[in-house]
Parts: sequence; structure tokens; C-alpha cells
Amino acid sequence: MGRWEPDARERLVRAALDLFSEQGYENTAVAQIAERAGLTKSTFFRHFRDKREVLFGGQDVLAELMTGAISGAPEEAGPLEAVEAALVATAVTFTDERRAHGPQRLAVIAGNDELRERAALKMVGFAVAMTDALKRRGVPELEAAVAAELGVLAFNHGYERWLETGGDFAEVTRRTFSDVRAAVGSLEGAE
Amino acid sequence: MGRWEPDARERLVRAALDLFSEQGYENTAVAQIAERAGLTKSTFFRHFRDKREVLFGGQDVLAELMTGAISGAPEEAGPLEAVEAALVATAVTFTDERRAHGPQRLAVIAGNDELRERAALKMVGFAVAMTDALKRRGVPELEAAVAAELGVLAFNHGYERWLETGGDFAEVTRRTFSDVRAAVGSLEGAE
DNA sequence: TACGGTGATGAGACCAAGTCCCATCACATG
DNA sequence: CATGTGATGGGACTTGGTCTCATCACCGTA
Repeated sequence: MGRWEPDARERLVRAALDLFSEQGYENTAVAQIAERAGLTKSTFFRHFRDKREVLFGGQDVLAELMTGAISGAPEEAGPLEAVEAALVATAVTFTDERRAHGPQRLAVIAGNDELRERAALKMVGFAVAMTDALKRRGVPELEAAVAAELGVLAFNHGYERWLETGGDFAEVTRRTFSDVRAAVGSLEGAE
Repeated sequence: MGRWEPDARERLVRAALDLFSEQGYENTAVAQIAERAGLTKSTFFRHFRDKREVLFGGQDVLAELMTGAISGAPEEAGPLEAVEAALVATAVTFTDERRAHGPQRLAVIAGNDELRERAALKMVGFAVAMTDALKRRGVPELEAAVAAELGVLAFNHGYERWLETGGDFAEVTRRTFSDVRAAVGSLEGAE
């Protein structure tokens, strides 16, 4: 596993994040990112499938953590409890270091359609993963889909709250999920 | 409003859909689509922002129909009733002619990541549009988001059901949304 | 110390998506 | 018949993304 300067991948992420912030996503060429990281275009595409992916690395790990938690939830747990376990299970990846450049990352994504598109796909990926995992537990199709969708909603809101308020991701997300469930209750009760 | 052969846009859509089915999305060049439609690459990009968009035309109209219906819903209507009205309002665009190439379109989209990505973005667009429209009615943030998300879920499932079973889109969607609400009820009651 | 294997990188050709600018054509109007 | 307008054609150009081959650092081993 020989290497010149270590952490090529992380260097690319940092360079990309900074350049996107400075000049905007579409005004930044991949070659420029690679150059700032002391690498070349070839190496960039060896680490990331495309230009967008440099901002979304490790999301597949999240999906695996979610499905793992749902599969491993106790027999008696209902779908919503399983989904909550899935959200909590992702907390291990949300370190303080990751929290540091979270706002910068969010701002870049919000400012570009291609990136919002990629973000949307990732969320759909989470929803599908959780839906499938729930169905494997015997949860009916529609109930599984609804539970998963509520989970993704809580995940997104929870992530933003976590960036704003800090604290433990698991704790913040649990609260957020509880708020979502309360909102569902209000909706059902209102009519 | 001069024009040689009429309906350039529709010809492009047909050509694209057929070529994508025959050879796959990524094996089809924009120039090829334009050629089959008797046009050129320039004209293609004058009608569609990018290669993907040729399969997603008119989705902005749907979003407007949804927000219009939510804004125009009676005062007493709850969030879920407003969302149901939004779904029903889109029915006018789902003609028999559109239903004809629906399955072909779905198959093409399912077979390519870029296209699923674009589809995901469109759904997020619907969710955001409905959420905002609900908030303008005074619905609290989270309740609005949940209601909108349930609406999008019903919209997607309803669309597929409509393609399979036929009939009136409004009717199919109404039933689907009712099923989604029932699923929500089961979830809440289970724990 | 020399040698070969391995994994990461560099370099450059190549194709297609998407942008831009300008010329051109059909049609309507005066 | 002149003129304007909207849609199209054509081609140059940039960049994302793929592919192939050469190169370099490191590691183990003789």
C-alpha cells in the first residue's frame, strides 16, 4: 500500500470544498481541484465516480448502517422503532470533525442544481434501503415505505439541527424523530 | 410563430424514448436523437436544458397545479385534505396518450442512474412546493413537511397503479392516498 | 544490495454533453 | 417587395468522464 503524500482522498475533498466555496461549483474544473490537491484529473476520477461525488462520499456506509440496524432490531420492535434505531446507528459517522465543515458543505450543495440532484438521489437511496429492510421484517409494503420516508425526513431535519445546535447526533436525531411522529399525530387528529 | 415541420418538441421526445429503449440511455447521443427527429443538436438543447430533461418535460406544470390546489383549498380543509386536492388537481395532465408510453418511460428511467437522479429531484421539487404552500396556509413546518412527503409517496404509487390498472388518474390517486393514510394509522397504532 | 511485484499516480488521446455565436430560412406583415 | 421575427443549422469551444499505457514509490525476498 505505497503512497507519496498520504490522504489523497481527503485532500481532494478539502480542495473541492474550498474551491466550490470560493468560485462556485460550476466555475471550478476537476483539473483545478486536483491541482490544488497536488494531484491530477486521472487520480480524481480514480477516487470519485464523478465531480459531484466528492461531496457525498461515504453515504453508502450510512445506508448499510441503517439496514443493519433495522435487521438487528428486536423482534417486538415496530416499524417506527426500527427506523429510529436505524437513524441512531448512523451517529458513529457524525464526528466533530465532520460537523466542522458541515455548514460549508450544505451551502455549496444548496447553491447548485446538480448537487441538490445528487443529494436527492442519496435520500431516495436511504428510503429504498430502509423500506426493503422493513419489508424483510414482514412489514407491509406501504407501511414500510411510509416509515422509511418519515425516517429520511427526520434524518435531514436532524442533520441540520445537529449542525446548528451541536451535541450528540444520536440524541438530536432521536428528538427530531419524536417531533416528526408528533407531527404525524397532529395531522391524523385534525380531521 | 413560423415553423417547418410542426411539433419539434414532441418529435424529439418520441425519438429519445424510442432510442433509449432500443440501445439504452448512455449509448444514445443527443445528436442521434436530433437526427431521428429530423433536427440538430442545437435545436435539441433549445428545447431541453439537458439530455435528461427530455423525459421530464412539464413537471413544473404539475408543481404549479399542486400549489394552486393547496392555496385554493377551503379554509376548513386540513393539511391532508389539501394535499389530496393537490394530487387530484394534477389529473388533467394524465391523458390516455400519456398513459400509452408511460411504462416505456418508467423502464428507461429505472435502468439508468442519471435518470433516477433527475426523477428524485423532481419529487423533491414537488415536496418542497407542497410544503411551502401548506406553510402559507399556516400549517406548522414539520406537519407541512410530513403531509407533503406523504403526498409525494401517494403520487408515485398512484402513478404506477394508474399505469397498471388504467381508469381515471384522480380516482386511482385518491384511493392510493387513502391507503397511505391507512398505513400511517397502522404505524401509529402499533406501538 | 539487487530484484521483481504491487498499488497508486501521471500523461495524453478520445468521446460526448453542453455553451455560444452567427448565419440562414420560413412565414407574416406593411 | 422590403422587413422583421422566431425557429433552425452549423461549427467552434470548454469540460466532464473514460480508457490505456507508462512511471514511480514501497515492500518483501533472495
